[in-house]
Amino acid sequence: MAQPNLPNLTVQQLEYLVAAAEGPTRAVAAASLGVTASALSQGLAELERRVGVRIFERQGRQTRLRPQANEVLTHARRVVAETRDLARWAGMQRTGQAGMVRLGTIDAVAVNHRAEAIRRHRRATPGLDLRLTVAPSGALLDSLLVGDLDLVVCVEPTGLVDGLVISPCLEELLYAYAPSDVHVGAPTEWGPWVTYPEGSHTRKVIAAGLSVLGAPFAVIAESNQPEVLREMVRLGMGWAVLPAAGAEAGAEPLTRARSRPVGVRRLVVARRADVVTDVAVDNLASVLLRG
Amino acid sequence: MAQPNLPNLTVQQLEYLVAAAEGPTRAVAAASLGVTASALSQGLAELERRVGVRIFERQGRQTRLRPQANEVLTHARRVVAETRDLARWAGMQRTGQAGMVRLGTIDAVAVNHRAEAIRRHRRATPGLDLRLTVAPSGALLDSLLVGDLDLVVCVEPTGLVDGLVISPCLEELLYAYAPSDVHVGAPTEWGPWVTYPEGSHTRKVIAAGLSVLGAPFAVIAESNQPEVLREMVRLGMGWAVLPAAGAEAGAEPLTRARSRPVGVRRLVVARRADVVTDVAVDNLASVLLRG
DNA sequence: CACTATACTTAAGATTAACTAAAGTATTAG
DNA sequence: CTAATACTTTAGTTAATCTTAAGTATAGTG
Repeated sequence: MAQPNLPNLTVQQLEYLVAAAEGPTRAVAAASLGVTASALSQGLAELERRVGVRIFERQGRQTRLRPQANEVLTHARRVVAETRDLARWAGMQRTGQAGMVRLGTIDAVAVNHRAEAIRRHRRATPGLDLRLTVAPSGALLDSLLVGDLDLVVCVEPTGLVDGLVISPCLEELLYAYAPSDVHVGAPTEWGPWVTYPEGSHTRKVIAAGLSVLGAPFAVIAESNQPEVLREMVRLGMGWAVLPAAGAEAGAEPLTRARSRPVGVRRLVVARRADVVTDVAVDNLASVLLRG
Repeated sequence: MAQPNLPNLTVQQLEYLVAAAEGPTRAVAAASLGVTASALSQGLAELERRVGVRIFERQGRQTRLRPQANEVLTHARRVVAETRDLARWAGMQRTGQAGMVRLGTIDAVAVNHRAEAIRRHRRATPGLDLRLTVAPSGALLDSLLVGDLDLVVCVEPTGLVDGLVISPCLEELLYAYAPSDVHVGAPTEWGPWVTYPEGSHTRKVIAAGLSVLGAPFAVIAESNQPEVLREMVRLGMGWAVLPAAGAEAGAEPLTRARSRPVGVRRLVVARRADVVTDVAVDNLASVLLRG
């Protein structure tokens, strides 16, 4: 489309021009750039040739800028400044202080286990655009695979997921909680249950744990939110198996029906395998793994 | 020396990046630049190396821009546009006064309001290479910002556009037109409508005007060309709100459904703010403002 | 009027960058 | 599976840029 061949000016040539305009003599300008006067002279001659307009003129034994040079000089200053900005941005990008990370976690991680770590990391890297999505584990892993998220903390998926790198992060003990007015008998008498919806990773862990204890698993209500499940137990709707952090927080914590846990929920940090290493993501991942 | 040596980017490398971002594939981009795909590939690899940030990634057999590339791409577009300005200035400097102006207008301006003014100006300055692009307002402003156009006459954008200088040019009254066989009742009975596509500046003006009148705005067909909309009304497909100049021209002019206008479309002359003053553009701009 | 320091420029040779053409590597489409 | 597509890599050539060293012109000094 637009074919009027542009002059192939280099940032270096523009730097030469800026330095030559600022220094009292070219020798000084050359020294401040760390090149020889000869290099500066040749570089400026080439710049003038490419722009195609006489920019310099001899006055005595000095070479001075002609009035026409002001347009070129303005252009040079602008491009040099813009390139400096770009270089600074690139430096921050390399060290992970800038950029964007789309983090997804289950609610227990964002609300309890890593809330403080995320807040600290956000304060420590103000240039970082950190976006947090809270959703169930399955949805998070789907988004990660599709590329809508960069980093996920969720319940360990059953079996290997192709294309993901998964690192163990922490383990949550799951306890059974009964409504306050109910007698806790043998596990065979437990229930009915309020729990996570069909398809939830945590529900699989709960079902397996209850099965080992010989407890029936009759589900009468479902929710993805542990706070909602906790309230259902408090209202006497049924029993629940929940991570202690969620069940025993707030003004009226639930009390465990049994001191030993029903199961263990293993939380992991996941990221795409094929993706180019991004320092910002690496940094956040290590913060989340450390706690 | 507080100088963290700047990357020696060349205008050519930045042009490569812009072309690569705009072309569907690198092969196409390379051809549009008149170089081989290999040259483009090597040039972009060198650019990436100098910036020091990964900006490309393979996706299937294509190489795509990573999100990080946007910063670099913005920089590239800006520097390329600035260099184009500089080159044009240099050309005028060399040739004395002749130059090139790339004018963009919406169709009503080129066809009706300023057709004669443009013809006169072309005759008056035979040395001027005046290029006219007719397109919708949004596309014109995009081209202007990118540097593909020097001067634009379009519908006034909503809100300030950064980097542009905008001067009011003229106002067009927009009237409602009904198919000839339709009874014109109260505005609440008007429609359905044929109008400009979603996103069009003019459409926003029309929608606001109809809303004030209490007329429903059910759209059954769209076109960017007022002639096409006029023909649709003539064929009885629906109602339209159009500038009088477009609707009431030709052999069979439409007649207004209501003598008072539905809205006002304000046309403006726009140009980039950062550009070096170009006498040729200045002259044309004042011709267009005067009429 | 030399004599010399200053301020650049030009020349020569080495290094580096950038191009084309051709071969290589995945990936997708039939 | 084969062919086509989309890039990248390699090899070899040409162009640009650097340094050192020599050249030119000017200004100040005795």
